[in-house]
Amino acid sequence: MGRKSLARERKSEILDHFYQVLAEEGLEGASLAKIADRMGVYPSHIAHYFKTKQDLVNALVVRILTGFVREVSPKWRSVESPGERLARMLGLFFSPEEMGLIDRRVFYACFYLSLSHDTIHRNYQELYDNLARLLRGPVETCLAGGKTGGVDAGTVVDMIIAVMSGLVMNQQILNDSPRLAAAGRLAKETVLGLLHCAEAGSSDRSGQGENHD
Amino acid sequence: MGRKSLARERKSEILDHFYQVLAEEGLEGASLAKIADRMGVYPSHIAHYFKTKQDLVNALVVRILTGFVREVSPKWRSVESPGERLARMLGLFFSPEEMGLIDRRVFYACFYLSLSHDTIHRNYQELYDNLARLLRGPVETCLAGGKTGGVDAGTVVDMIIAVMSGLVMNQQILNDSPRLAAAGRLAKETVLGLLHCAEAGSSDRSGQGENHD
Amino acid sequence: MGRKSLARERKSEILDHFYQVLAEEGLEGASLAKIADRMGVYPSHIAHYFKTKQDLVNALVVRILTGFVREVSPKWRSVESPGERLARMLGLFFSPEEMGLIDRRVFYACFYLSLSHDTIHRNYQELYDNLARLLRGPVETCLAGGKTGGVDAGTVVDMIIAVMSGLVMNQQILNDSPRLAAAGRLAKETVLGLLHCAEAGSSDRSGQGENHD
Amino acid sequence: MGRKSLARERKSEILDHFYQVLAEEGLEGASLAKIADRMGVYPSHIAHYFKTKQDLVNALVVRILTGFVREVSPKWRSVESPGERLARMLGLFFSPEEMGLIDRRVFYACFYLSLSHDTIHRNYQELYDNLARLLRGPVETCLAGGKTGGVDAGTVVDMIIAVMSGLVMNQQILNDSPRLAAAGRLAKETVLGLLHCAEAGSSDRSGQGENHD
DNA sequence: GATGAATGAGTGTTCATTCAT
DNA sequence: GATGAATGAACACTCATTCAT
Repeated sequence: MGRKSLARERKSEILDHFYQVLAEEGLEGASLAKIADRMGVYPSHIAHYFKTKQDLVNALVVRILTGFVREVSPKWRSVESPGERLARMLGLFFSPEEMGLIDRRVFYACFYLSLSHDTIHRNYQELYDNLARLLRGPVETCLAGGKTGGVDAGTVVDMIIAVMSGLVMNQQILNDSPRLAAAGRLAKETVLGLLHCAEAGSSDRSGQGENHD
Repeated sequence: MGRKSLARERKSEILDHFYQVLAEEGLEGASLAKIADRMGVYPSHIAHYFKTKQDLVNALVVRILTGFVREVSPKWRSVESPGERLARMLGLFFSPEEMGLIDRRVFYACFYLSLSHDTIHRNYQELYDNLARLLRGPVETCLAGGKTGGVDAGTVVDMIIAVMSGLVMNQQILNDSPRLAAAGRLAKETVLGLLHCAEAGSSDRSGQGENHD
Repeated sequence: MGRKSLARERKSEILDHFYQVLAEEGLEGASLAKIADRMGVYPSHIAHYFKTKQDLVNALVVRILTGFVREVSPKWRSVESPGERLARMLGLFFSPEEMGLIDRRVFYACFYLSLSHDTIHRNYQELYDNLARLLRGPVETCLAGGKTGGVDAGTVVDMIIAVMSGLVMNQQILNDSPRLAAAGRLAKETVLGLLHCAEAGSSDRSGQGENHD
Repeated sequence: MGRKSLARERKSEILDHFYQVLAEEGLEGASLAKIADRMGVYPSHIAHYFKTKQDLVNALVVRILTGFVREVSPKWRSVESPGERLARMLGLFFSPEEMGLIDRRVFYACFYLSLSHDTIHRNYQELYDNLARLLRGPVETCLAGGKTGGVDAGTVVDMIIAVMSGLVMNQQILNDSPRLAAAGRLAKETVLGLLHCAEAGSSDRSGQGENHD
């Protein structure tokens, strides 16, 4: 009774190619025609699955942002201690290279589009919220255990995410990984120090070594 | 000089309108035709002064980035003490609202273009270098005066700029000024604390008040 | 018969929706996709019942034109006297509002298509012939009874249909029903007078009242 | 100072070709690409002179409708006597062949578009008003001279225009010129008779001859 | 019988640019 | 210096249709 629906697979294929074109040719070059060309189909094929280009873009944004969280989350799941877990998270978030899960062209293209398109904007807000949620637990635990007074966990989390965002962005500008990796490590130590976590409790705040015993 | 200044004026007019269109309609909408329309001239008028659209974009990038540094620099010139000066700078850099000198749409449009265009990329690198140069002096002085060991001034500067970039970017995502202002204040206190500067020397690191004592 | 009637029903449903789309969106908007959309089916569903779009259009033309004659015919069936019957017919035909049985957008869309498509053209010819046939009897009787010489019944009929067509068309242009209703009444009186029919035999040819004593 | 404006001529050329394509290929076939093709230019050439296709259509409607009045008006200018003038006008208006100044495909395409587009609709209203104005004078004079009572000049004019419109439309359907010419002549005699004009005062209302002495 | 994938041509429009005046 | 005509390609999108399931 009717033909089997290939929609899910076809949509995925299209998004794959869209991602690729966007990464290689940028926003201006990511036309439906180009995507179709790569796939060896007609533009109308894409229209069959995504009614408008905006739909296609929206779908891509959802895919990369949820994909990002999905891929990054399990990386510290094994760590039990909140302090160590936070250290692991910051080591990841503050390391621009490890943040390269999404192609920069694609990520910033979508981010740029979020300035104009509410739907996309909300996806970025969700990403932010998801990251904040991941961080909040460990941060709160650390704060509770320490003698620090008056520091709000949410504010710390916001600061952490700001550092993460900024490091990635500056990595694009500077294109100097070791230098930004150093800044990332310093930021990690500083934040952990602020929270008086065990790992950062060492009096020597060299900030230059990933594992400074 | 009559001739030359006329061309300069015309170019400036064109850039003004380009900025405006870019701010209002985004990258996709910022066509030569639209700019020309607003000016009440033909696209060829623009071509007369900027051979290609790329030239026009390059000129805009130069204008906004150098303009940014020019406008932001004098704001702490009156402050003599390095510690206070640094505090002033961070108060400014870490306050997303004060960073709104350039329209976000324009700034991120240009930033996005820097991913593909070397000339623009170099302009952003220069901006980075300029900001780093402004920060380096005070940071070095503070570090020298303090008992902190092993912290590299350049790394601190990179971290500061990362925080700044991230706060602005997240302000776009969150659209919650008080929240990010708090994160900015916390970041400022933390950085100053790291450098053992006078202002941040207070034992109470509340981080919630611009002037907390 | 189960099968057949099912196909007939489906065809009818499709034609219903086609009519509706044509009325609301005009010729340009009446695409198979739009019709299918409204029905909640795929365009291929329509193709299943009407091999080509032209077939669909042809079917619609047949439906509306035969439907028109079917609906309009019984309206004077009860009237016996040829003179009165003719008066009744003209009262109907020359009243643009009563002629609104077919949506104007649909009627003129089909009429326009008749300029290019022979099949449709023939349907309009048939409509014309049907109307002429309906009028011919009463007109001939009236002519025979009067003392008028040299007036051909067929020519009178053609003239009547011309007036009818023109009134409907001008109703679209003027959009002023009372005014055209007046013109219709005058035309009716004039035609009846020409034929020396009883009803119009009054010396006072005011032409302004439906029933002027 | 700048290039000479060829706008007027170019626009006219474009409209010429548009008219031609519309006449030959109908509404569906009258695409900008086809027009451009015939002219040996790019579609963008047309866009340079008519911002949208609607503009182009509007311009064509204005051109054909005003052109129609302009061409038809002088045909009775030499006739002084109101009765004869009216006779001449009706002889023209009620002769479908003489009304063929505008290609039927073009005329009815535009008429059809008037159902949806207000601007075009207004142009048809203007055409109607212009025709009504031309007829009103002679009709009023005839009415004043005759002993007819209670007939409104405006209503007569509306009726005349209805007959004219209907004859043209039916000519399209019947495609039988002599037959409709006869209906036209009968209508002419009838109308003139209604007005008790001199020419139609003859007792013999044969209605079959243009000049029945 | 009915669904849905896929085609291939076509739409109006906009683009950056070049050329002629 | 400035205007405006003209180019040629590209854009997102819609179309009627066919084919496979």
